[in-house]
Amino acid sequence: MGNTQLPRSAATDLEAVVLGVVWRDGPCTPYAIRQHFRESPAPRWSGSAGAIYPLLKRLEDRGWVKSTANATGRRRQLDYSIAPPGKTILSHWLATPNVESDTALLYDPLRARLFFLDLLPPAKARTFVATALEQLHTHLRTEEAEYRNPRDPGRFTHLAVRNGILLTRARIRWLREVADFLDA
Amino acid sequence: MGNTQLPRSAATDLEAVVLGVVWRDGPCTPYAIRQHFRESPAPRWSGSAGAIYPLLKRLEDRGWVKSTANATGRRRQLDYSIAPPGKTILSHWLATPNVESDTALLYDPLRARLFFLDLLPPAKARTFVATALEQLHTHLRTEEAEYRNPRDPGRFTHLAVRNGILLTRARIRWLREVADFLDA
DNA sequence: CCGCTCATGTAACTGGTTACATGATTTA
DNA sequence: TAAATCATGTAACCAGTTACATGAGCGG
Repeated sequence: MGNTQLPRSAATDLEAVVLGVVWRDGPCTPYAIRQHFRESPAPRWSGSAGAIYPLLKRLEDRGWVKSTANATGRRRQLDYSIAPPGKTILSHWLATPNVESDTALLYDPLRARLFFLDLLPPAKARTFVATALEQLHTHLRTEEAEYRNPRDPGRFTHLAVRNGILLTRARIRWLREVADFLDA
Repeated sequence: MGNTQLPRSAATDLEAVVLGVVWRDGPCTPYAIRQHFRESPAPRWSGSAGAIYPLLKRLEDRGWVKSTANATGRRRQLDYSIAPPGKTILSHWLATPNVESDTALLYDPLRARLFFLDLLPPAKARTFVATALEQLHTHLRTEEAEYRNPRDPGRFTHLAVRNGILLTRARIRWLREVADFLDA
């Protein structure tokens, strides 16, 4: 009986990504992990304290990470590092993109809006598209700069940035088609 | 005092999309709206009953939609249609993609996995990429078929499908670069 | 020593989900 | 008439969020 922690064998996406960061960046504090999400250009997770701190405790309860005290001053501080079972879990998460949802169509909020564009007067619809195009161009410039001059020296960083560039270009090209359609 | 419904002036994305469907597809039942999400290729929302039914009540409480009884048999049934304030809200939601999150970098679960690909033995990493590529190609074929022969006759349907095609092509191109990198 | 940022942590809320319960309608 | 499906609805849960509380360290 009792509410003993069941040995979960799968992780949510956020759990897996945190596990991956702990694995890659060696022993690190929760705060450093939060920074990872804060600096990320994709707003999928905010890295809020309310998510990260309890999550790390959960991972430790499951034996996927271990914590070591690291008091460089008077401040309490924990360094988390990955434990062998954590590596197994992470590998498993990595090697199973077979679940359809990973390759399913990405959610594009601009596409979600498109369906109802008829509700707007034509001029406003065009403004909508023009504004979005402008913002996407700004993002693209940022990403291209990051590609030429990457901050993070990770082995896959440039490919990750490349993903952003290609996706953004696709959206720009699409929005141009939308603009052409509205003009016709 | 009391818990009078505050007249909200903004909608969540799901609320807005439901509102849009009600606007576009005329008076319709909650079930029809759920079908809309079930048939959608993007898994952003499941259209679960627990989401849709309470949501529609909420929208009616706010005066954005109105319901009319539509008993074609013994079964209780409500048809929802959009109310003038709902149109206003929907227009407002449409015309403000200025919020950065709409043009922010899309979340790609494949990119999220990429960062930790070093954890896998090279052969497994290649399998990962190959499997994902295969699935994306399947999706692309489906989308291209839908583009040539659309089921939904909406004015923007083909552009929506086009969005999916361009995004999927971008991901395929990217995964090919990943494969090349792994082979090098 | 005052105020700002760093860092850890918790409480309350939110926007969904899955699973279930119920009954009407259709089909074999 | 039994089984399957259509359709409505609720309850319990869940993975996040925002907002807040606390205190260390550090610069003026």
